[in-house]
Amino acid sequence: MRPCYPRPRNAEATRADILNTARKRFARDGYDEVGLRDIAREVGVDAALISRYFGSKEDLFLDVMQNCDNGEGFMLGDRATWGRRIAEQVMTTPKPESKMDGLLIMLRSLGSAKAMEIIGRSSDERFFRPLIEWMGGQDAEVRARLAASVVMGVAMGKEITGGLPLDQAAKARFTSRFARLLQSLLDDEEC
Amino acid sequence: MRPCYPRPRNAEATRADILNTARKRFARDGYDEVGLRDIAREVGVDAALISRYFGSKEDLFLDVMQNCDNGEGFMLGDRATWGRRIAEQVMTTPKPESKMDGLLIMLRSLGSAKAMEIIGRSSDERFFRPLIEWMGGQDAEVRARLAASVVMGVAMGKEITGGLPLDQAAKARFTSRFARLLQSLLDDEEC
DNA sequence: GAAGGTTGTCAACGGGCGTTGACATGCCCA
DNA sequence: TGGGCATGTCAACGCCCGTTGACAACCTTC
Repeated sequence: MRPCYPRPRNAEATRADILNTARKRFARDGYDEVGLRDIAREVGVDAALISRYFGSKEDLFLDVMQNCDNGEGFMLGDRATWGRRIAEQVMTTPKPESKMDGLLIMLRSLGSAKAMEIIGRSSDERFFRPLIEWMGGQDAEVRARLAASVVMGVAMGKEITGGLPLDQAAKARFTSRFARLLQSLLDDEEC
Repeated sequence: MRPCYPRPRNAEATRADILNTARKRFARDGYDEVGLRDIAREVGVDAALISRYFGSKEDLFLDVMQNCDNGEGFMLGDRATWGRRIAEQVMTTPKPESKMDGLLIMLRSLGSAKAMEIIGRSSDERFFRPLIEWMGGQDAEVRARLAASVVMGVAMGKEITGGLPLDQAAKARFTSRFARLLQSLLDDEEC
């Protein structure tokens, strides 16, 4: 995992390495379950360096949250196929380097009070508000928050059951219905 | 909080006290963030006693999960108003002694690998399977899992944003649409 | 009223955590 | 070539955790 001895002396690159690794680990294991020593080992660096570069673990987490994809990709492409695109993305999310890190980190850090405080702040401005604006129409806020809830819920369900215990065909039907549900939240503005 | 000195010597009652307090704390703070000493202090007992009564923290957690409401209440009452009932219950969930502890514990323990392993096991048999059976009809499993996802998602959304930043009226519309969505998953069996 | 099991407390353990200050090492510039 | 800053390591600190074994207090039973 660490082929290069000694580590090249390049503060900027090292900082970036730490940030990327931290993002990956927070997405995989959640705030509480990842230690600075874990991240440091994976980067190939001493844990003390992280504290020095980022101040504290909380500051590192904040930095990660601000530099990761918070779902901006949700707001690209054809509106007519939006539901299906999102549904498929959520259902397939392979490993935590896809464009869903923000969602995964939230999911797995729900238990940590300190992490939640940070998440609550950054998710609103960087995820909810843009989504609301993008959806538009009547009651955009209600529809957007409900859509976001549905997405998070499905992701969480996968989490809990270990990837949804459904056979191939059922999973396809699940995805379809999931997609239909999202699309109706985008299109159907009434009530 | 602990008015009675010394604690009455009653193993059964003490055990029950520990179990109840643990349930409450796990629901409020999640597996990782609650220490045995926290629970013990609240019960008015020494932490060592918990280890002796339940073996380990994991065993205690398992015991809690098996003795708490995992959403059985979801499957009572008139099917025609099911969506609204659930939606309102989720939206109002006041404090963690309501009948939603199972859900709250799941939510807040998502970050802990050890807790998740236990949750995954017990939630399937005690929540998903009964719900699937109760919903019935075509593709019951797909619809049930999607409904459960939606419920969890909304609960999680409340969690993240600190209780949904919507005004009274918007919250009512959110609840309505949420209810409608659930009801359609119960009634509309196609696809 | 003493014996013995039950119930609970206490102190300590080993280990992991985030963080800190002192120290080593490489690099650049005068 | 040598001083000084940038980069990274190391050892240690204090804290909290779950868990353990020895001990104290109480209750029951003979």
